[in-house]
Order: sequence, then structure tokens, then C-alpha cells
Amino acid sequence: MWFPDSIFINMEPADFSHAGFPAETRKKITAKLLSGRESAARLQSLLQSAAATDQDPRALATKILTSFNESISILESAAAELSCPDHSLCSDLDSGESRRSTEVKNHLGRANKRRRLMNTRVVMTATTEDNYGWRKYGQKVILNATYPRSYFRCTHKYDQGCRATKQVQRMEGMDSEIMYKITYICDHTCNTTSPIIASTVASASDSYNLISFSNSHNGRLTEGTGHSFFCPNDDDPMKVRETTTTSGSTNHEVDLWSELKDFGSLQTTTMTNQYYFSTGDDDADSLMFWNGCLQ
DNA sequence: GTCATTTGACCCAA
DNA sequence: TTGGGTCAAATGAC
Repeated sequence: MWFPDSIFINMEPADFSHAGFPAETRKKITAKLLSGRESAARLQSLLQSAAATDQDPRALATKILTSFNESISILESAAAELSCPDHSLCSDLDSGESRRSTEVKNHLGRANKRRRLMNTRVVMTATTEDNYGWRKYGQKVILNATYPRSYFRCTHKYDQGCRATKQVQRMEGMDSEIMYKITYICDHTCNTTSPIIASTVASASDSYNLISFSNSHNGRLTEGTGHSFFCPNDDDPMKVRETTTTSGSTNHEVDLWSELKDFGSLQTTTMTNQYYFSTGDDDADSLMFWNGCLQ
């Protein structure tokens, strides 16, 4: 089974000393991360070795995912406690990337141009879950969609000519768990830090933990839920499908489905071109997903 | 003052 | 004509 060997990069030792987390929380996070790193190292060794061993790489991969999932869950819980201990200021995620506390804003008196009363303010952080900086440049109401679609561009669009954009849209019909569809279009050409290879699903606190991959039909992205992946630097047809948008820009969709469908520890269900993956760990608060270029 | 978000307007493909 | 993507002026936060 093909496995992204670059998944182990960008895993710098975490420094939580300045984050204000309790010592017990730091201890938990450290333990989980160490466990994950150890499993990752074993798996890497396993993959690099042609010799047969009694260890199942899939089990190791699952263990790695679980370790990082739990670490991130602890981090998120602790961060939530620190930012709004009484949760009185918590609000739903508009674009799925809200980070700052919000303030009630009254938009009356603006010539009736703004038709809704905002009780939250969503501000992009400098970097998002994929470690790139994004700036929102538009939002549209989509036909037959409950929630609007937000459009983001790379913050280096003008200074470095980066053409990367992404679209974020909250999915409907999942009232019990808030879930966002994130579509990445064009790869980053800007000179920034490398994307984090594995990250958590951008969602509200107790989001459903899924990975999904879009299908392409007739060369165009057709349907998907959760995240779509594009990568321009991999010419392996088993991993990447090249698609062309109507605007002429070229996208590359990582076809992880063909790789993960045989991944025994993953549970899959199929819903009209939508593939849902879960780790099978019902207690997991989040699920790792491959994010960024897989080369 | 600078930077990010909001949102109506505009453009274009179907 | 309509719907989706982008632009840019207005506005707010820091």
C-alpha cells in the first residue's frame, strides 16, 4: 500500500510552556505526542524495510492517528477553557476558522445594506489549520444550500502571486455535528512555511470526525464532503488526478480513495460519490486527515 | 494608519 | 437569464 512518506516531517517538538496550559494538560499532550512519534518512527522503519515483520503497519498507522487525535483534542479542550472559561462568548463558526472572541455588533444605520444583525465577528488568524495564511474575499449564497459559501485566497496572492484559493461551506443535514466542506483550488506557490501534513478537521468543538474525498466527473470536481485535496506536484496517476476548471486553471486532486479503500482499519460508507472515513474510534474527538501535498 | 471582513456589484459561463 | 466566483468600497478592530 502506498503511504505518504512525507507525513512525518514538520513534526517539531511542541512547546506548550507559554500557552498557559495546566501542567497536567501539558503532561497528557506530551505523552500522547511521544506515543505518536514513537509509533510513527516504527512505522517509518517498517516501511523502509523490505523484511517481513510481525507488526501490522495499518495497526501502527491507526495508533499514530489515535495518538495525535487525542493530543489535539486535549489541546482544543484546554484552549477553549482558556479562551472562554464560561463559554458565554462562544459562537458558531461562520467560516469554520473563527478563532478570536467575538463582539456583538449592531449593523443598523448602514443604509439598510446589511440585512442581518451580526452577533459575531469572524476574523481569520494569521495561519489556519493547513498552516497557510488565508484571507476571505467573498461570500455567496448558494442555490439550494442552507449556508453560504465563503471564498478565501492566499494572503500572498499579491506580494508573491500565489494563486491558491479555498472555498469553505458548512454542510447541511448534520445538525448534531457541524461539518464544513473545504475545497482547495490551486497549490500554493508562495514562499511560506510548509503545510502541516496532518491536521484536524476544521470544525466546531464536537464536530463529526470524518475524512472524505471528492470524485471528479468529466474533469471537473463534482461532489464532496469534508475536504477535497489538490496537489500539483505529484505525477503519479495512482495518487493524483489532474482536473481542469472552467477558468482554465489546472488543479490536481489527490486520489486517496484508491489508497485508503484497502485500509483495513478504516470504516467506510458510501453516499453518492461521497466517501466517509472514520477511525472506528467512537471516542475520538477529531480525526487526522492528510492535508497538503503528498509527494 | 494598517489590515481584515463584509457585502453589493460586476463578470462570465452555462 | 441565472448562478457562481471575484472585485472593491465601506466598515471595524487593533
